Amino acid sequence: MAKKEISQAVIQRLPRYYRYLEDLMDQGIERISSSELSKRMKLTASQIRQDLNNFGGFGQQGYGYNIKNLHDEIAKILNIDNEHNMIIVGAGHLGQALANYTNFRKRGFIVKAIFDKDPSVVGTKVGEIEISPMEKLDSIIKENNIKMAAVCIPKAAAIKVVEQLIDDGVIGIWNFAHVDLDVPDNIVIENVHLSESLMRLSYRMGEALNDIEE
Amino acid sequence: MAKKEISQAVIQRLPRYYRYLEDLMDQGIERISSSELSKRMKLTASQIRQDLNNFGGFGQQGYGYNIKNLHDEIAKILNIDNEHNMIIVGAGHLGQALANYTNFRKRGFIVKAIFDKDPSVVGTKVGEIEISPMEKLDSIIKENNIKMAAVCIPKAAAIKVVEQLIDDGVIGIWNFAHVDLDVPDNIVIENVHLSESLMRLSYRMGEALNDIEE
DNA sequence: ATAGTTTTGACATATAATTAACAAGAATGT
DNA sequence: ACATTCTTGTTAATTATATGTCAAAACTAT
Repeated sequence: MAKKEISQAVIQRLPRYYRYLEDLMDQGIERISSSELSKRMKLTASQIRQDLNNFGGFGQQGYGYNIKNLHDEIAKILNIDNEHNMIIVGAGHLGQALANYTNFRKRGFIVKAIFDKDPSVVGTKVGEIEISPMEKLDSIIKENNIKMAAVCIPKAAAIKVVEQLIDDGVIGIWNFAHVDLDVPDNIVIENVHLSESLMRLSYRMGEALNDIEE
Repeated sequence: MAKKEISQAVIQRLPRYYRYLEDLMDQGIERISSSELSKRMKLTASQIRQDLNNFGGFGQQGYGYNIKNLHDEIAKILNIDNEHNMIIVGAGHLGQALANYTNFRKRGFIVKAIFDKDPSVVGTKVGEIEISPMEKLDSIIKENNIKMAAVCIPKAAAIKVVEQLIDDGVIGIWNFAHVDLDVPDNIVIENVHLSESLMRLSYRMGEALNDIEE
């Protein structure tokens, strides 16, 4: 079976569908049409139908989509229908923010360990998790079969640490360092470049102000 | 003069160009060709030239681009060639992480105040900044002519607070809450939906594993 | 000075993503 | 039971984005 290539644009939107479906479930709504969903999400109905049809025909003519069903299907597609152990490297404010993010646990992402190189914080606790020294990276990754790591350390350190993570068996990296990591093809990097996000905001604010002046 | 509409794809890439140019400057390199930059950034040279030409002809035939000059031009485009006062709403770990981010200050984003509704943290300090009570939002925004706010509070609270921010004169919102804010056309929202980013990582890790199995 | 090389900016082409259109299937109301 | 209304999944058309090409300009070496 030839697997159809899913476009980046679709992958980008998928988690947002999931979020909206979750909200609809919380509101106790059972079914929704692409047209109604399109109004809420500010997309076209056509785009929603086409996006979902990349993965299968989850809807029914004259009825729409069953919310619970579609929610579960998207969870499977996103690979969040089972639990993932993860680690966080860097126990600064950002690392701690991620560690305390209860929403992640709800989605099945379980933080097994947090690492920091600063001896003065090693041994202290973040929530229920004790901060481990960097020397234990290797053993903890292997013992817990960790495949995913959040990297919240400065860029120079990140480059080296990521090499080690990959050596130890990590295949997915959530990168908060301001650098584009160079990794083998089979390794997945998801970048969160906050300063780039802030610059985009700044750009668009400039545009908005120009529009008013003209 | 008819202003050319800049495509979203270009805006998305602009801060990344800026980051690479900054790195090149730090390395003491003076000039670069689109072809050389394309290798470093893993783009096509054609795309780089076309992107930059949206804003003007910054290069020179036979020479390439002057890094310092291009860096400064992009700073102007991104509206980061001057200082921006901003505030942070929510002094949880994420709010504190942003407040402590020295890189932001380097780019001209100056955190003037941090707000939290929890009376037990109001008055304590984050770095050099004292946490203010939510009641002071209005007065501090107006006194400091604040146009930009980072919102790091839960979604239910975020919806109401953002309304108030806009009333008080904020026009750009850096939104970390898991909700799509409904705002007037002249207000700019930049969303950072971390849990969606994590789900994309999860999806792509699933794909990567499938590829190996096949 | 001159010849050869480099490299841009513009334009033309190709690819990707979004929107529109509609036949066919399923629900609803009478 | 039947007609009407919805609403999907699919295909076609449109729009947006990315890539390829090349003449003209500027640099470099001699």
